[in-house]
Amino acid sequence: MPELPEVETIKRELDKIIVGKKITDIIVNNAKVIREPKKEKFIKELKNVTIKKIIRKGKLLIFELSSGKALTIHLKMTGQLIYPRQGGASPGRATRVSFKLSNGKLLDFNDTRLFGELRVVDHWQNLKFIKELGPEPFDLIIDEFKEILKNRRTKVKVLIMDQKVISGIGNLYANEALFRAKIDPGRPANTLSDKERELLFKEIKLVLRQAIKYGGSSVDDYVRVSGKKGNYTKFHQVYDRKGEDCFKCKGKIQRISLAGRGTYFCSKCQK
DNA sequence: AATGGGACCTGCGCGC
DNA sequence: TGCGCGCAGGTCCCAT
Repeated sequence: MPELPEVETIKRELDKIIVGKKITDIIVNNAKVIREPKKEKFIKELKNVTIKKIIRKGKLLIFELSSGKALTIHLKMTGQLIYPRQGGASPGRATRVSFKLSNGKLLDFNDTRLFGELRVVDHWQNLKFIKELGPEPFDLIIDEFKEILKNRRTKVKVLIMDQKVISGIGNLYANEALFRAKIDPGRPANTLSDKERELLFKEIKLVLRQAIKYGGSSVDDYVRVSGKKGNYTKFHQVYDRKGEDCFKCKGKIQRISLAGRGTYFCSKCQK
C-alpha cells in the first residue's frame, strides 16, 4: 500500500531517470485505470510530449508535461511504476498502461486490482482530490498539528489517516507512529495531552522520514521503480504482527478494526 | 460531526 | 488436492 514514503521513493527515482524524456507511444492493455479523458484522447494528449517535472502531493504523483497539461497517477493499493522493462520482455499480467519513451525504453504502470487512477488534466491544481488535500506533515508546525487534533472527537488513528486533514499517512504508518508515540489508536483525538500530541507529531515525521530513507515498505505489491523492494519492512513494530510478541514489553500485538481498517497495537505499551 | 457500511477489484491464505 | 470464503486497504459515496 503505497503511502507517502513509497510514493516519495518512486518520485525520487523517476526524477533521475524519466524527467526530460519524451513519451513517444502509449500502449493501453486495460483502459479501466484511465479515469479521464477517454482512452483515445488520453493517448493523443500524451503522445510526443516531454515530462518536465514530477511532483508528489500526498500519495498522488503529478507529471508536468511540455504541453502545459499534467499526467496524474494514483497508485492506490497495488499500483506500480516500473522502468525500464527488460529488453524484449512481454508485459506482465498486471501491466495496464505502458509509456514508450524517446530512448525506446518502456515505463510500465502495473496494477493488479485496477484501483489505480491515471488522468490527463489541464490544471492538476483544480482536481477535487488536490483542492481538498490537507497539509503535508513536513509542512506543518507543531501548533498547527495540535490545532488539528484539538476539537475532534474522531479516533486519533482515523483522523491522521484522513487525507483532508493531513496528507500522506496511510494505514501502515498510522499504526507504526501511534505505537512509537505510545498512544492507543482508538483514543478520541481531543483527549490527547499536550505532551502526547507533541510526541505523536514527532513520531509521524520520524517514521515517515526513516521509511523514505529505506525506500519504503514492501508489503503487498509495492516495489521501487527498479523493481527492488523497499527495506523499511524490517523496522515495523506492529503492522501485520497480530498475535506476535511486542518488541518492547513482550505482550501480544492485537488487531482490531477501526473505520474498517486493520489496526495493530500493543495494549500494554499504548494507552 | 462522527460512524458504519458498501463500492471498486484481484489474489492470497485459510478451513474444510 | 480443490473449492469457497474472508480479507487486504486508498478513496469515494451514501445512510444514519
